[in-house]
Amino acid sequence: MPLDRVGPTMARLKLATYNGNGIKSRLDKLLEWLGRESPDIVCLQELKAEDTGFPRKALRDAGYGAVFVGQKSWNGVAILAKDADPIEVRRGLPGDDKDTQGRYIEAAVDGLLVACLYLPNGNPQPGPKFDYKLAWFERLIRHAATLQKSGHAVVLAGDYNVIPTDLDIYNTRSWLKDALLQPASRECYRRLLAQGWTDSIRALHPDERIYTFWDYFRQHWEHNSGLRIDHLLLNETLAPRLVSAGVDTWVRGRPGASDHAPTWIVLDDAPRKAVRKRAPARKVAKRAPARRAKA
DNA sequence: ATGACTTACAGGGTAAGA
Repeated sequence: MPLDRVGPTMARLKLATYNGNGIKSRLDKLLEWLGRESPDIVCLQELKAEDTGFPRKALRDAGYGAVFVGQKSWNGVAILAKDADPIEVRRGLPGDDKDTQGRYIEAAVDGLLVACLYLPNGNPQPGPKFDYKLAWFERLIRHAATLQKSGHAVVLAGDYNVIPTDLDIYNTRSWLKDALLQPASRECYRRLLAQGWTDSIRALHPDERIYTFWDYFRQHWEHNSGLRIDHLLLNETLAPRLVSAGVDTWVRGRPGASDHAPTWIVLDDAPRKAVRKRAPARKVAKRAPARRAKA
């Protein structure tokens, strides 16, 4: 029985973030992953497609509703929901009206507030791209503070382009000048967490080397020389529901795969530790019962 | 080591990624 479908009284959600590196050119791999892993909610980054090029119908045929921010050639983010239509509540990060890059979208799905983000890479540094990264990060920190306090169950999921600590990289030697592990980048991430966000993977696997990205160079995938840069952050309302977290590394091993792998969490329907009355039954009209065969 | 790989856009070679 699938982990995320253990019965009506223990309904669970699997939520994933995946930088697919081009949704048009790798649609077959996205659909294969959706079919095999059946995530309930998916945050996608680097669509590299305009709105008109977004494969809405193919995803619909696979059972997923979607909201997205397209952009020609680069960036682009989307939120998918199985057997449901995400309700978009925000597109674009507040704080700079002149920023037109497609890097942020927010939607309500399954009782969660889901923020999907694609933080700027920032290379080369120093330089204007790194300045943009840090400025974007500051806007995220400001906005995240309001989300943290909102009382909603919130997840901030996406490609953060930050290696939080040296445990999150195979070896720092050839990355010391890279924007992904600059002290300024890491300090922003630390300040974000300090608002009370839980880094899901690290909370459940405090000492393990877990990677979500392996670059195309020098056989880094073959040698498992990876980075952990895709993160799922839970606010204090949602964190008690965290059950498990991991990375679907098999996707990275596919021929022609994205350089990232889908990174996921499973959330319980009700808080695991908190002593409180059961939440009222969820409205599950559109949610089909377990129906897939294990791939 | 302005590197290596890979994509989008275009229809060659540049920009961008991380």
